[in-house]
Formats: sequence, C-alpha cells, structure tokens
Amino acid sequence: MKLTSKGRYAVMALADLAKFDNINPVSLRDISLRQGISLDYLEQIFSKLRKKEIVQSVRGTQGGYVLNKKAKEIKLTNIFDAVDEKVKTVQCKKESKKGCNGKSTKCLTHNLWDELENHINNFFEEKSLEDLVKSSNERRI
Amino acid sequence: MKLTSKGRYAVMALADLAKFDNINPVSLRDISLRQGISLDYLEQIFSKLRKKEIVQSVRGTQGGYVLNKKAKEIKLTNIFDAVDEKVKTVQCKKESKKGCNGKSTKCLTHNLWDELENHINNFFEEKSLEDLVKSSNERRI
DNA sequence: ATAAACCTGACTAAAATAGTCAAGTATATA
DNA sequence: TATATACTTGACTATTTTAGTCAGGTTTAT
Repeated sequence: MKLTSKGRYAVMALADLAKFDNINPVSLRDISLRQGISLDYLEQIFSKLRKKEIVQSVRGTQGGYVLNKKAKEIKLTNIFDAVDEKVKTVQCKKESKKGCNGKSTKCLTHNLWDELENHINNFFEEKSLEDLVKSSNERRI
Repeated sequence: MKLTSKGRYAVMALADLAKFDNINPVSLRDISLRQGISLDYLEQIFSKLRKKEIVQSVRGTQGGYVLNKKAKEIKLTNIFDAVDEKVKTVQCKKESKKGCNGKSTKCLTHNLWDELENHINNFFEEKSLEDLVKSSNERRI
C-alpha cells in the first residue's frame, strides 16, 4: 500500500498555496519551482482541484490560483477526494465470489477493511491545510 | 491510495488458517477453494510468510501449513511486512529535490506523511489474527 | 508406486502511474 | 494594441506495478 505522487503533490501544492496566499494569486510556475513538481502535471492536478471548488483560478498575466475557502476549512479528505485518491480497500459485493457475497458466508476479513478505511479517513478528516502550515511555521522558530 | 490484493489475500488466507488450525496442517488447496484465491498465487504468498516465520510448512500428502505462533501474537503489521506491503508515503531523503533535503528547507508536508504512516501502522500493530477470528465468530451467533 | 502437497523461478497481460506534448484561451500591462 | 504570462484541455506514452499463470520440480504419507 502506498500513497501516490498525485495525492502527495496535491497536498504539497496546496500547502504551498496556503502559505503564500496573501492577496495575490499564486502561479503554478512558482509552485512548480518551489516544490519541484512538473508544471504540466500541476496543471492536471489544479484542474481537478478547481472543479471541486477547492481553489479559484485567475487568468491572464499576474494570474494564478487562490484558495476558495479558508485553510481551516479545507480538510485533507477534500483534497484526496478531488484528485481521486480516496482510500479503497475491497469491494466484496462486486461479484459474488467465494467467501463473500454479503450474506451468511461473509468473508472473514470484510469488517477489517471497513475499519481500516474508517481509521485512515478519520485522519484525513481531522487534518486541515491550516494545521499543515501552522506546524511548518512552528518548526521554523 | 489502495490496498493491494496481495496484502488482502495474505490476511484472508491467514485468517482462514487460524480458524481451521487445530492439529492438522491446512492445505493451500483448501484455502484456495474456501477463499477463492488462485492456488499458484497463494503459493507465492505463503513462501514469503514462511520465510518470515509466520507459518510453518508440512510437506507431503496430508501436508499443509500451520501457524508458527499463536494467533494472538501475529499482528497484521507482521503480515503486511512479510508480503512487502508496508505503508510507504514519501522518501524525501532519496534525492535532494527542491524543498526537501532534510535540512532547513524541509518540505512543508514532510511531517504529515510521517504522522500518516504512524497512524496507519498503529492500526496494524494493534490488530492480531486472533481479533479477526474472534470477531468473525461473534458475528456468527 | 503414486498422488497429494509443498517449492521455485520465470514469464506475461493488463492496469495504473507519472508524467509529456500540443494547441489552445484569457487578460494585465507596457 | 501587441505581447508575455498564465490558465485550460485533451491526447498521448513510457515505465512500473499488479496479479496473476505456467512449468517444472521435491517431499512424504499411504
């Protein structure tokens, strides 16, 4: 099990955005340079973030992106969700495979995966962008 | 982020083994039939479990596998570890990329991934095979 | 003897990942 | 108004990972 770059990049980019988000929009080019992420790839990621209304775009020269909500209100779960990085464990019900068809022969570990999903998602739901930026500032002192 | 079949199968197979582990070894063929997992794939998985001393093999007719420790002592973390399914998030130190070389320009989210790893691993470290089998029995009543 | 079951390594099709590339459109500013 | 900056979109692709299969073994209870 691993976290993919897309999810990591999305969080890194937004943390960067949250940190430098004053009045002016932040360009992807700046984020690309600061975080070492390909500009083209960032564009794909921000396209998704915009569709889910996590960021707003400002076109033209001096344009860029701004957060669409307060950093406090943007939870990690929203970010991962936007870039299709939800935690998935099993889909037992898909086909009535041996040992798990949702009925009496429920698979031995069915509930385990549910628990695991909840456990991980709880983490993502508690953490906000603000938490990230704060803790990075604290470390700076 | 998703859990792979290899990890799931390992846990499912061991839960099955723990449940039917009396005196006689349990053959992979039985597990394969009960859990709907390819026999050949199970063999690959059990080869790893054996190398990490989670199970013991009994060769020959009437052979199979038995747990090498008590179900209570086998934690999920041991299982995932054995089949190379450890949770990995980032390896910032690998190359001194922009924004994270382990020094002052530590990447904004570095600590987040550490926290996440710990959070997930805690879950795996707390759960034992016995917990799985128990809860599946309780549900049966 | 022989069949059941473990054991090993090589191979592969399909999917996912991590991008690149190309061709735009919008707009602030000189 | 020319132009450079920056967003926008969609198609394409190389690489890696996953989830197995396949083909050959070896061991041992009966």
